[in-house]
Amino acid sequence: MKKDLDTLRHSASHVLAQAVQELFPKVKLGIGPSIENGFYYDFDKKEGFTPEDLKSIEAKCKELIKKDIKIVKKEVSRAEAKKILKNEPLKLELLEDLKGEITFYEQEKFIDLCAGPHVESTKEIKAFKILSTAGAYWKGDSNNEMLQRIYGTAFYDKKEMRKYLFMLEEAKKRDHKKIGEKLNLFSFHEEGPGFPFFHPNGMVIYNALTDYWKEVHKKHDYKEIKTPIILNKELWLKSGHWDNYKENMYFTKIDKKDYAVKPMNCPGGILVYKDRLHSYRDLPLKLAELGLVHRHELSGVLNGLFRVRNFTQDDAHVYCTEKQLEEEIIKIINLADEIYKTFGLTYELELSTKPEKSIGTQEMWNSAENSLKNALETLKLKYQLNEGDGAFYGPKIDFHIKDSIGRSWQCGTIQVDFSMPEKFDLEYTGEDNKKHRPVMVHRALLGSLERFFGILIEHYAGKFPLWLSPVQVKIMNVNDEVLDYSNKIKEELEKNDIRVEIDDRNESISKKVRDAQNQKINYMITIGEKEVEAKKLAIRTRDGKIEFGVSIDKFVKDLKKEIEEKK
RNA sequence: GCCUCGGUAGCUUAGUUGGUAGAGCACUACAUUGGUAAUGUAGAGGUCGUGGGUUCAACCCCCAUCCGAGGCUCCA
Repeated sequence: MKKDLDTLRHSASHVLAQAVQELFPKVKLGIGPSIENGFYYDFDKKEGFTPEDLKSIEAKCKELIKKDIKIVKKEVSRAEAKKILKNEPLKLELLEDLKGEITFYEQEKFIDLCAGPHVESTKEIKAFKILSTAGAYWKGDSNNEMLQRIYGTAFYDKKEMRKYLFMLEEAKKRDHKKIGEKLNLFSFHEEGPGFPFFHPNGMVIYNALTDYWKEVHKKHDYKEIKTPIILNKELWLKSGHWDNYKENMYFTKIDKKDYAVKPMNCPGGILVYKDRLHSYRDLPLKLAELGLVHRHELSGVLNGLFRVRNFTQDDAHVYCTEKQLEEEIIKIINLADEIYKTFGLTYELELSTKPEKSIGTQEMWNSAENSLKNALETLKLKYQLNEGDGAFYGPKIDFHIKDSIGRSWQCGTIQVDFSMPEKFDLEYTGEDNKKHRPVMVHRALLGSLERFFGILIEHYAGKFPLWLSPVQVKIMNVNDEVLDYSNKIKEELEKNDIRVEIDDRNESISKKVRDAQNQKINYMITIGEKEVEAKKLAIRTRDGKIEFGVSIDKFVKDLKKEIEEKK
């Protein structure tokens, strides 16, 4: 009988807790659930666990597993439960919130308040490993004390665990921070924590991304705008950011007056809309902006390009009538689909509806939610419904894309907004020659260019498709005799807008190939006497395929096709 | 911001009862002119994250601080 991993891992967390309490009797228990790829247990302990502690804990766990300890369920009264937990203050707190029947699971002297289920015996845990420690707030609230969390994983089968650990190793190899350094794409410096520096190679990719983005948006009838990074206090007061988002904003003074660095693009974009009178004939009006925003994120959350303090959002605001809303949503979803497909990324959709705290009438919400829902249904798309998870100003659709390691990232978002048009008194003149209020849709598809770049690095493991590659072709001369011809080939490729470099170092071909290979360059051209004589090329792909006697014209033609197709 | 761990050359790193640093890659020079993942030799490169303290003496011990990793929380 194959039981599910959640049950096994939950039991593994109990084994961990038993081991910790046997080794550290003073330690109090928090909670210990199973999670996606393993489990954790939170412990109330003043000092953290040292690496040595973890080793002895793991050894203890393995010992307990071998002992074949039966895990027994016990139903008890509330009074009994209190007695059992008299030395476990955190568990008592949990008991307070508990309704209905109270169950414990017992294994030897260890007993834990727990709803279950569990495996019958510790022996069923065939593979067990402690992975890491971390601090974690009690009940996830930063006002509470911090507990020591131990993460681990467990499997029914040793092979399965080996596979999982191998995957973790692979994930580490794809780490965009490491690849970014190796391929000389970007860097971070103490002089500006959380502010990325893009290097020439990184800029090639960044520019290829933005060029593509601009091209595809133009095709979909967006107009591009650019708004200032610094705007005055009054604007941010009006938009509500000054009151609601202050913690994350940077401020400055100009001529003794208060200004803020923009954390979002919308207020600036709205000023562009308001600068002219609009007719219903102008709608839908789609204003796009690759907008550089700054947000002060806590130092502990910064994480390479995934989480930075300044980034460029691929923002756009669609101003339209309520009637046009559904069709506009459909168009945005189609655009998102086109873009994600270009990168070979899959995605899942979530629809979030009216939260408890919200503005706007119920009618508006119903109409907006229906527009989003109808759009999804018209396109026959599967989605997850998150009731009450929308923004206070309107419902939204989120795109969660899957990266190479299976992690899910929220990239695209489509948000309907009733608030801003109201706050900024946006208008258009209708067919009836009366003023009407437009609906505003905020949308970003890549999310942030920086983070999307990071995701792409890991998605491709640094092996970028030709159209994104910083160096598309590396020319390698066998000896100095053929250097002139090699340079001619380089010029020829440059004439055709191919990003090409020549490796004319005094090194062996093997060495040059190895280096180019490590730089993950798409095509390597070796030039020796044979090539000079025949006026042909020897081409090696980064997958190790070699083709001799290729004409330059054919090579250029193939490259151009590959770039054009973005494969 | 909080918890745990870390920071030695551009990169990867060795360095224990405290006696002022060693390697590989990369870089430079010279030799070598070679055919698809590392040719050889030599050279240069370090105020051991930063600032204090203890000590005759600190990469090492103590304090503070900055930065990074993994989490918590947050989020594009």
